[in-house]
Amino acid sequence: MITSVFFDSVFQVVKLIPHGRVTSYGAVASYLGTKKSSRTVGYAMNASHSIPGIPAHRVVNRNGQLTGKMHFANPTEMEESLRKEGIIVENDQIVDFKTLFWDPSIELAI
DNA sequence: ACGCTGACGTAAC
DNA sequence: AGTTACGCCAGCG
Repeated sequence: MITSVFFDSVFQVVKLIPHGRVTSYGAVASYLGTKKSSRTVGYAMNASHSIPGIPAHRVVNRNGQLTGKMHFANPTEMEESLRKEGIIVENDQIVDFKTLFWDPSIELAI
């Protein structure tokens, strides 16, 4: 149930994240034009539980830390999903995060 | 109805 | 250079 365009926009971008890539809340927020609302982006992910097809595990904070893994059904699910896509996660942190980082404002470049 | 909190990030001190 | 405070939007107490 989408109640606001902001949430919808976030979901749209997250769904566009390529397989084996990750992005950050701030990147999505910046792409939407409101970089200060990065917090709300994370909150939108919380609402993504109701919407299938939202790879919330591919969205981490700007440090590449899996800060939101505890919000999944199982805390290990996020890490497992990332590893299955070829992303190495160590100590709740993505290895080579800057290399795997997928910036919508650059990749989509619109 | 009012206020606090929360998967973050940036600015200011 | 490290720490503290604030902004953002929506959900919940």
